[in-house]
Amino acid sequence: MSQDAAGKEIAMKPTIRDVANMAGVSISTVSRVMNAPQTVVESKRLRVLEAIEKLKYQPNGFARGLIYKKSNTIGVMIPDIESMYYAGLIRGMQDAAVQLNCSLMFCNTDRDKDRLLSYIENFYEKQVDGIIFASDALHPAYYEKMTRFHFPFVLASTHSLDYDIPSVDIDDESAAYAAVDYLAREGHRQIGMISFPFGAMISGQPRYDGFVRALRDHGLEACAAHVEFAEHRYEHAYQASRRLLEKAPNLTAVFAASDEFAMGAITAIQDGGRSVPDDVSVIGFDNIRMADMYIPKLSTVAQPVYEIGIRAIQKLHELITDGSVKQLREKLPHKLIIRDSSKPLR
Amino acid sequence: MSQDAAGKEIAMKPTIRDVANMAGVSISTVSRVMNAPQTVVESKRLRVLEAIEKLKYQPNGFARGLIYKKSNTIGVMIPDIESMYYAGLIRGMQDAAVQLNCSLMFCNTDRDKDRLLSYIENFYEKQVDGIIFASDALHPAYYEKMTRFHFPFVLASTHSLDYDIPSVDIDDESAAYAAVDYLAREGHRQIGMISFPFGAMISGQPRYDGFVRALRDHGLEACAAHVEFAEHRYEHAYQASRRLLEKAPNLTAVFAASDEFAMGAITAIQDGGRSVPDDVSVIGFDNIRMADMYIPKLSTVAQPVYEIGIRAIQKLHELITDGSVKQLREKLPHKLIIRDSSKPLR
DNA sequence: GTGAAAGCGCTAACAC
DNA sequence: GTGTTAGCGCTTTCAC
Repeated sequence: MSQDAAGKEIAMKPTIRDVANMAGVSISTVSRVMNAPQTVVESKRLRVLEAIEKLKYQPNGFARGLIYKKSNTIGVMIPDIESMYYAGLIRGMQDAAVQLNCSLMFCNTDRDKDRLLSYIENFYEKQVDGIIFASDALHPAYYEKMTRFHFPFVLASTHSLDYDIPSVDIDDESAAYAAVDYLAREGHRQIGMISFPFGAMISGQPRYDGFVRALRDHGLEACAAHVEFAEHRYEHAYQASRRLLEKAPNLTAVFAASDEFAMGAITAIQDGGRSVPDDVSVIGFDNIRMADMYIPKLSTVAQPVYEIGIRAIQKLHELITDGSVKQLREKLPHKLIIRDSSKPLR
Repeated sequence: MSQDAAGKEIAMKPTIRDVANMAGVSISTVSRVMNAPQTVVESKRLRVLEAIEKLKYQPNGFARGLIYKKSNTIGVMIPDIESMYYAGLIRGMQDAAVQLNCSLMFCNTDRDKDRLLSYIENFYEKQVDGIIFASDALHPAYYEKMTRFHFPFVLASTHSLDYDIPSVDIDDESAAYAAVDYLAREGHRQIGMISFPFGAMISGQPRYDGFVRALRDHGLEACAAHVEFAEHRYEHAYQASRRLLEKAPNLTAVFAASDEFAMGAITAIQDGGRSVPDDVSVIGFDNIRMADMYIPKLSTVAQPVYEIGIRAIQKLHELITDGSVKQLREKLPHKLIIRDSSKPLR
């Protein structure tokens, strides 16, 4: 332990030198017991270990980072931490990170472009080993900055067709198809959709496309016009649903691009004096934890968010260590889950 | 930019030396441009700035950290990232961190003691400047480890009576009192509660105490027995509510220790064939974002989570820079919000 | 006003 | 096997 002139212990972090002094060895020996224990004779090794224990010594990450040029830290960009969708994703990432012995640094971008850009710089200075970019569309400015800094990065729950960036998500088009196909098979002929705006989210267009394809397969092309767009949140979805209901009052089913949208739709439908699922069926998307707690329990297209989180971290790790990934665009399976917010049309 | 023997640019991060070379000055001058610009003559300063721009140079955080012994990073322990309660808290912390120009590193402890303890070591090695400890009870082992590492830390949305640790939260006892007092004033005479277990959450006991005090003030002592305990999640609250309803079938009101518990209670009540709020009123706690999206919209005791997040970070910053805080245990105001899950008893 | 040089805590040659 | 030493990239005296 460092001491001041009077010999009193002062509150300073012990360094490798303190350990070496206490154990009566050189600093390299201390370094060796930490990095290559078998090369040190047992007697000394034990003394060093004891000193480490007594001093509560932990190596300084800065010094190590300077040498290894690695921080064992991954930066994660989250568009909106208050969206329940990301909770599961984060949990998966964290568990994978623990496994790989690295830490995660999160940034809530609030979907703000400048904020995101400035976070990239921050990550750079902090020397993160790589970045996970969750869910939003990959803006060219982001891409440009990431590559300029030579950041390894992967997209989680989104992907890019413009650039060859490793990504992990699901097949949105066929997932949406599954939901709408189910509705049509169960007899619904008047189906509407609350969609993401196409530009902002990469999943906006494909989910709409899946909707339209299912419509077409069932001879329901006319319904393709029954679409309203909402930004990311419940409130927007609620308003969009009111517009949709006004535009197409005979709807018996609504496909929502997210569970939060489904909740907005359900509220709007009930506020309009009709009931879910008796009058109108609603199917959401994502299967957030809340889907099962809502009343009515949400029918939805489940995304394996936890697994997406896991795979995204593993993929980034692969990219960092190998310099490349085996599978560029990875698609995980979705699953249609029917609960209480939808039912067959008699 | 670093170059190899053949003179080709190689993908390596530029260092201060590269900038100095390009600008034709010494590295100290470059350093000065970044840390004390006014001490450098304009002509050189401009050249340096230009080189920095051209090289996309960013100082290495490791090297800086080694010198300043500061990472400008704060570690945050979150018990359960999937609990919606924390989303608002995190958002507040993040916004405050941006303001103070520091980064946040989150750890989802999953309420696992060993995991938390190991994260503390990880934070130590990463040289975080301080730690925010969110919401759980402060276990002696945590306290011991934190102080042993000389970590400045503050408690967010929890507090400790055993130790003098800076904290930011609300007055749970009087917040709970407010909810139950309201219920009693509105004519309810059979009131029950779904409570946290007392040990795990610091807010378990005081919320129950507030419940009992309100009961007493209205001559309803008998209701104090109408309590069931649930762990942290919806499912547990659902089961606890079923037990409660069985034990006290005449209840006309239930006070839940969290909004998620309130949802569990509402589902249980409806599954039992009664309606909320017509037969039974339910008041939750927290005012998570979902409270307003639920059907029925939740009456609840609102916590200023965002502000708690903000203040917690500011307080930790104060502790780090000043070595002490002005106000040890800070209580922010709560607010009773009546929506659609409760109504006066006719 | 500016450059040379020491040193932050650590690892990895390199001697012995 | 173990100690000595040269950096990693940066800031900061200290001369000039």
